[in-house]
Amino acid sequence: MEKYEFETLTVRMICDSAKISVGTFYHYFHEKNDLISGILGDIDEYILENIEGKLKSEDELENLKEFGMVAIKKVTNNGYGLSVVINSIPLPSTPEDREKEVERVFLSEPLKIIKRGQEKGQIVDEISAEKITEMFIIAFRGVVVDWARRSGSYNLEETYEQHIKYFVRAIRK
Amino acid sequence: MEKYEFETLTVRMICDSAKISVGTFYHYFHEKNDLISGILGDIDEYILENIEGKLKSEDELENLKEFGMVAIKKVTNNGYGLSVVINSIPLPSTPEDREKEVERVFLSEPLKIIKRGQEKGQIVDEISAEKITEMFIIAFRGVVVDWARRSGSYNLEETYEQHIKYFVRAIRK
Amino acid sequence: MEKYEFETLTVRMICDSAKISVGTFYHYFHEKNDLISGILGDIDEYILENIEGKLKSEDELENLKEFGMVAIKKVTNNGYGLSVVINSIPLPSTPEDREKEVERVFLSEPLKIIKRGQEKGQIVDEISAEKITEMFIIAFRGVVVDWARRSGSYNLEETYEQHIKYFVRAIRK
Amino acid sequence: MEKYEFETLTVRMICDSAKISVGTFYHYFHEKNDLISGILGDIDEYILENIEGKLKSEDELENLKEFGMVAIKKVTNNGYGLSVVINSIPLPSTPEDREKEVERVFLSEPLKIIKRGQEKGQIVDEISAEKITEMFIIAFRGVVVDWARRSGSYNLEETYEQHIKYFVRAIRK
DNA sequence: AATGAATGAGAGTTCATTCAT
DNA sequence: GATGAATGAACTCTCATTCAT
Repeated sequence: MEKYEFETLTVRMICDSAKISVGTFYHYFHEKNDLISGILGDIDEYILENIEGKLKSEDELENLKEFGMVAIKKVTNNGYGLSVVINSIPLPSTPEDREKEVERVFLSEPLKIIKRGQEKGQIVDEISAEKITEMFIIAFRGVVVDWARRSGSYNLEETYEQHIKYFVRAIRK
Repeated sequence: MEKYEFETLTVRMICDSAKISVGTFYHYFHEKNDLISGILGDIDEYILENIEGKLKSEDELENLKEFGMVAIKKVTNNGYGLSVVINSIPLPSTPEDREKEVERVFLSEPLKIIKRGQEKGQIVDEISAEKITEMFIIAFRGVVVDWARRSGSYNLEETYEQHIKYFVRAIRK
Repeated sequence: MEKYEFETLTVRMICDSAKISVGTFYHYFHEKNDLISGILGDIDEYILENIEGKLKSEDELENLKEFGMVAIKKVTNNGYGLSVVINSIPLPSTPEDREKEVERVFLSEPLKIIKRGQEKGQIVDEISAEKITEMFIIAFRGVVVDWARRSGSYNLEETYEQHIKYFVRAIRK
Repeated sequence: MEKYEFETLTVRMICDSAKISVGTFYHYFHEKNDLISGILGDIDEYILENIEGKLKSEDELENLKEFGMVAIKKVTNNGYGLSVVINSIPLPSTPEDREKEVERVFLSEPLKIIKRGQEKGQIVDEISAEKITEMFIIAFRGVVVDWARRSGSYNLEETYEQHIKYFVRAIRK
């Protein structure tokens, strides 16, 4: 899942790349979209495993930065094929669907960090922690999308590091 | 091109919506992707027309904000069908291709503003104006993509206003 | 649509046989099943055209026989490809769906004949005209299915003539 | 094999229902169609067991009716899954293949009854016993097919009883 | 003997594109 | 210039069949 152009990712491509047959794919995934939940789960798992014991700075903004870098590494490690998948996931547009989304580590974890940051007076609180989290996620995805659409032609980690640096600057109290 | 789901925008849909036949479409556009240059041109034209005489604040960051709001309005006015198209444009990944991209108003205009801002000492200069412009564009697109992927289920202008507000805060000297 | 084995009739087969492309098929039929209504319509039309002025015997059982022979001719003329289609039509199983089915010439016409036959005292009336019609149709289809499943290896008209002869004998008062 | 829709009966379905694995299925049956001979054998066995000592009416038409009812009961008992299988059996279309078919109890038994009926002068003899048997079988299958195609939505035994009643009336001398 | 993961041909369907009218 | 019927490659998904364990 590493070398595809930004465009429609087909089941056949996925299978060729993973060296399995179409039948096998459908043995494990009920339908193409099932890939997504598997991948989202992978990302969450990866994040959980890799932030364990890492986010212990007193400065919550440092922790947020750290969190972002861990997440971006998962994307980098898997080539931009992964980000194609991530970015083809239809996002929830109804309030109920959004509720479920929040359960994901990728969303709940930064929210926790930001809340703590507000409590400690490190992060602006004229705006809710939820809104800030949203902005954080959109910014994260914005960078990933750009990178994927440019066929992974630049260093994602470096670029994201710059973006997150200014993001943190924006919300520091 | 106004009310379609974020997903497949077919030539047939476009033609039906524009009340022309498929044949006519192909008489004017060599292929589907040709639509894009037309649309990009439209956006640039719209921006040029609408910022004329508007960006005269002494604070260049205000001008940048204004520029962003004008651009976002073009997207809003055209429904998310437009953003689908915008976001399906393959971005240049080679240096030469990037050169051409810069010529576009959508890129050259904010770059000018940011440069003036740096000259006036209003914007951070530890990082090049080009890099900041890049971040500005990625942030802009990030919001638009999110909005389109959620099928235009929230108010884009309001949301972008918030994002740009913090973006500006991030790069203010 | 003439030379296929009794087995699944594929869209591709239909198209090859009709010498049109798959795309063309889908230009005219929304989905594969749409073929069916077209074919049912054809049969009805054929029957209507061919019984006009023919069913004027005083003996309604003769008219019923005549009707059956006209219908079977439509099947014969089109080879057993047609009967494959006929027999792959899912039959209505709910009362409401059955209502609609009755509107078809293929069902309404024999019903009329049988009713007249009962009025004239030519046909048994210990059982409703509707039930008799049902038996008539099932018998008709039974013969066609058998013929199709034996790959059209015998003379359908002759065989049906025999069957209808005894059917008529069964319901004669 | 009891509760499936009229349409696709897959090997997987059969195996799940029989609580065996697909592998086991293919250990016993060379291919899916092999199921059929087993089932045909089952039907014959069932008929033989259930008509033993039953067909002793002096009126051979009564015996034919009885035979039909026994056979239809086998179908009813097994739900319409069975009839799907029955009706997907490719019928012999060459004379040699037909020879073999005749050996089956389902064919040979009614033939015997009808022959006796003709000898006793109870059944019409302007037409051969073989032809009458053929009509009997086609009529039997016709009802079963209709029932299966309507997803078993009515009482098969009752309906067949009516059909056989008139069939018998048709061939009575 | 028994399992079920793996296979891949082939099903229905979509859609960018062509071309005779 | 304008039309839309026609094309066919490519898509997602199904399922009879195989085979290592």
